[in-house]
Amino acid sequence: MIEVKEGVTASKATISRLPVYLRFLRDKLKAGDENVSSTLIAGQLRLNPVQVRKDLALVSSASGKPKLGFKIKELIESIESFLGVCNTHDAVLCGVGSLGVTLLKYEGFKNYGLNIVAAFDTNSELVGKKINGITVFSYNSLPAKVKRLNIKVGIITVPKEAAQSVADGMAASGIRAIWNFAPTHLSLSPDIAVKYEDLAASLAVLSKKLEDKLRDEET
Amino acid sequence: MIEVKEGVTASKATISRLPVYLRFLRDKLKAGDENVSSTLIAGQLRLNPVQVRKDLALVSSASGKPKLGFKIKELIESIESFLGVCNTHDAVLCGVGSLGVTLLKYEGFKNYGLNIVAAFDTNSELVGKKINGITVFSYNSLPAKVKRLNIKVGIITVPKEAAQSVADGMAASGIRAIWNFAPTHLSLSPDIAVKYEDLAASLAVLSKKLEDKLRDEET
DNA sequence: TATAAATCGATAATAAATTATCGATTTGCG
DNA sequence: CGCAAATCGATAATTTATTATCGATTTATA
Repeated sequence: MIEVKEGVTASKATISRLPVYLRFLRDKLKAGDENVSSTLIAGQLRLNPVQVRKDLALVSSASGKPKLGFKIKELIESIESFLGVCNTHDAVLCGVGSLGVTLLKYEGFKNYGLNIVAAFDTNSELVGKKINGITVFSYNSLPAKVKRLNIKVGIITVPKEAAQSVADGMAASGIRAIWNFAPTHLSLSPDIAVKYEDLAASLAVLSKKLEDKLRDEET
Repeated sequence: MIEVKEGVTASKATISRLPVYLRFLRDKLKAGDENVSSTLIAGQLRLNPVQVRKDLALVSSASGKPKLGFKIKELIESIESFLGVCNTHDAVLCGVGSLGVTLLKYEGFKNYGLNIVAAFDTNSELVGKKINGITVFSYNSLPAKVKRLNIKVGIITVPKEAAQSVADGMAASGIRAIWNFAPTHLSLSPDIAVKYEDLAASLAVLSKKLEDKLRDEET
């Protein structure tokens, strides 16, 4: 539950649907369309039209016209503004392994307001290298750098054994939001926002869905 | 909503918490503990104790003893059995780029019942290579291989432009569950289970949490 | 210009998920 | 041994999320 304005709140579920709408709308716009209806969005994205309208109404004052739908441009602007794509956050990444490199190379973050400005690793062989224009620094220099640049977002891609200590270090340096890709839980003060990126959990959901499909088939 | 047995269902939310419990319990067991209470789990994982008990009750017949809690071993066995860690699924991965390689190298899947048996790519320079023991085949050979091995799970790590066509190919070859890491939506028959791994959506949730923290601070 | 089809927005109904409450039970300790 | 503390399991209450309904509105078309 996240407060939008005076008592209005957006659920986590809504917020995670917004980037999906955004991507869809950008595609539609690129394809030359100008308008889009909630029915259409819902159909393509396998959602309920009412839900789509509710989500959109929450973040946008753009009103749809019957028979036509919404202006795509207006919706895009509203969602972007809501998601804060404009007010970008700088971030640091810690752990330049396979996954870390993948994230450093991923260009898509910029479209959603994240800008990775530095990477850190304990492996001295990596220090000084540049990946996709982002320099790898010694892990020791993390606190100083984070403080100096006043960075609020940290990405953890170290092995799980090291994750807690990295997280503590980040927190102590002033970081307020952590995106944790290490498969482990972190104990942190409630002041710190944490988002776990848990492949095992996703996989579990997919597996269960699959089991369902296969079971249904038998009957 | 996923059916467990005669009318009993486990929500998606519950299912995605199970791997988290599992990891936590394995850690506790390794640390030498024998029992654990719902209160303890909830405290560490920042959940509600009642919720923990409900989740556990759903997948386990192990009953907890007041003052002591549950036997860790029993819980682990129950969750593993529920998640089907035993009945492993074979899977193929398509798209041996940076992310694809990262996933191929990730050992953790085995702990959750996923076994990647082959990778595919259109880049002929990659074909024939082995990554973490998994051979990369030509994309053209995907249908034949999937059919022959009767594989039901596909992982998509190709660029978004190619994702739909890969998904169609997978579906046509008999794959029933797709784990999509490409940042795009897929149009597929409802027979196919799809799980989107959407970094933008995760990021959106984290960003919003952060905004909240920072805003609260000002007041 | 009248009419039909599509869609909106608002509200109501339903369904699902989370959290609170409470009596019963077990353990550990004085 | 008896009592206090902790925890369970079950049920109830609450909150949250999703879906259905319906009158009003707008556009396209005959």
